[in-house]
Amino acid sequence: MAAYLMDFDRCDCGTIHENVVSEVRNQLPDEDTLLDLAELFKVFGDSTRVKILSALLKAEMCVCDIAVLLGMTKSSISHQLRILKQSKLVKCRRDGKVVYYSLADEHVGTIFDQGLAHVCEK
Amino acid sequence: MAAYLMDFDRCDCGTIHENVVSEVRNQLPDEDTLLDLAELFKVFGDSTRVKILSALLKAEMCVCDIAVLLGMTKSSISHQLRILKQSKLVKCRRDGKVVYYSLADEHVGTIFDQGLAHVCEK
DNA sequence: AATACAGTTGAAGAGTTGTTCAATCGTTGT
DNA sequence: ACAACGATTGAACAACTCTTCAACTGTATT
Repeated sequence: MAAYLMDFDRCDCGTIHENVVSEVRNQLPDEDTLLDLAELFKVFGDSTRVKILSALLKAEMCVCDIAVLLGMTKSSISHQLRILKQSKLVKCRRDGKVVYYSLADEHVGTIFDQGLAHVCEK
Repeated sequence: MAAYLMDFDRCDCGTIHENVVSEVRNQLPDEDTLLDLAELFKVFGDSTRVKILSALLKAEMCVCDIAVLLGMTKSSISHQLRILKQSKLVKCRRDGKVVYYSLADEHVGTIFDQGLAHVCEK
């Protein structure tokens, strides 16, 4: 049983619906998976990175192109690209002095579409 | 044209691939949409909120139940539920002293599934 | 070898965020 | 009216994050 499922120490109340809690407890993904999931969404949860991913959804681009497109410095773009790369959301290839970035995951489009569906409705 | 598309002030380089940049610029969603999208993913980008949403994906629950399930205080859960409610991801109903929370959006499941697909592969 | 340029990196500072704590609200039961 | 309890709220603090700045790497050109 995952650690957080036994951690009642910080809880300041008793269970009202025992059956519901134990039922949900059995169905939940393990904590590591949920932590990874939160980490992934945290990467999506920054406007600069969202813009970068939106751009790469359309075309492969180099750091300078992205910087011009978003009106930001190469440095800040590069920092964000590193984070996106660590999350395996983008990949890069070097051609001479220029480093081209592109999407590394086919799920990005789907996740964005679902997010947009939520944002745009009502 | 959106403001960020004209904001070259902070950019410290010239465009290398003008055609790519202008093409992508035309295809990008407007900035407000992308900001909303980032805000939405920011809500998903916290482990406590991910756990709460995962739980509510399985069953309607009250604040105490969630607090017991996650081993956290009612206060912290309540704070996070407020954020989830502001984002229209959860809704609540009061029955006497107890407030029951449930998912307000059918997209949550899809977004989670896609996120899990990314996290779990490789 | 020297310069130029695309890109990366680390440190620093301002801003943001999540939990804790204490006080309070709202409803129920006595 | 009062106590009990589930839930909410605001302030405060520690932890984290993003951009900036300066220095640096790697590649190509002269």
